[in-house]
Amino acid sequence: MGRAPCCSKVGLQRGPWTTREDTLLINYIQAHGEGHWRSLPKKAGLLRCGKSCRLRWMNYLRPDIKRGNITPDEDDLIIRLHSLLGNRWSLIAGRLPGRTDNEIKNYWNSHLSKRVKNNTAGNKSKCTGQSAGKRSGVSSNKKGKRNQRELDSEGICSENGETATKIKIHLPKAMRVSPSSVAKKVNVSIQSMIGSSSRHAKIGDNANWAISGLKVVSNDGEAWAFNSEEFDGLVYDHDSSFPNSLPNDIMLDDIFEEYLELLKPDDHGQLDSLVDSLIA
DNA sequence: AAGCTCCGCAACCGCATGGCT
DNA sequence: GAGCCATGCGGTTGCGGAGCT
Repeated sequence: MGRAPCCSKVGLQRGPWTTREDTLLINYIQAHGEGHWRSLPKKAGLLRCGKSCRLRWMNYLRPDIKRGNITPDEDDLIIRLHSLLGNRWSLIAGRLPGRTDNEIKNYWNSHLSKRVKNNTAGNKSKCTGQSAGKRSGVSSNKKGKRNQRELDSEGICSENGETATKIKIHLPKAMRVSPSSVAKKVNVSIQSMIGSSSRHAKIGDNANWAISGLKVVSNDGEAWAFNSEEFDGLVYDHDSSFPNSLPNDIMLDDIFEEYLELLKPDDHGQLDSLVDSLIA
């Protein structure tokens, strides 16, 4: 049943990585670069599956990873982006320089979800005049493991105490996008565009892409337009080397504003109908 | 001090997707 | 178009440490 494992488990090391394994992986990647994960362990002398190597590198060993506590600004941005994007950890991570999707996911599950939930409960009682009651506790199953699905159906309250329905974006699952695929397919979704902001997106080597409305523009001016007149005001610039190259003067608030821009109330109808038509 | 529970986080797993042949 | 491979994503697991009794 199910799919065969990505790699044979026979003779492979599992569990926590040792410093020796880390060193081998770092040295190999420094010498040969990322990629070819399947063959990498053998070449690097590691008894790990490629997937494990990739994960270790992406989530822990990459030099650009920012270690340490999540700052209040980051914290705030995560909450707000999550309210817009849901559990699209890679998208959220793509907007937090040096942070990984795994880290953000863990942080959300262990810290923010509780806070958001408590705020919701607190504000709800304020909004409706009812006691937070049963909602005040964070539900948790054995060993504190929470069912992810419990965490995703919250409303949020505005500061003035009104209950605001959480902005839901009904988009297809995140997908990788490349210039060629965008060019080839008119059936490109808004999510593809947003997805291209992810550090995981394959934009092409040394290319800077900008999305203006439904228009993809490369450095050299090459562009594909998709009904862009319907999306005036939706401007999204992307630097493929993001997040490393993210200028320091870009405030996290600006990042959030970018997303809000994508969700202007006036555009909702158009967005929804467009997305529906694209998915159909 | 010992045992227990809770929590955080690294790692694993299955599935989705794109690219190539 | 089908089949395979490589990679990416999100959900889940389980270890180890901290805190509590």
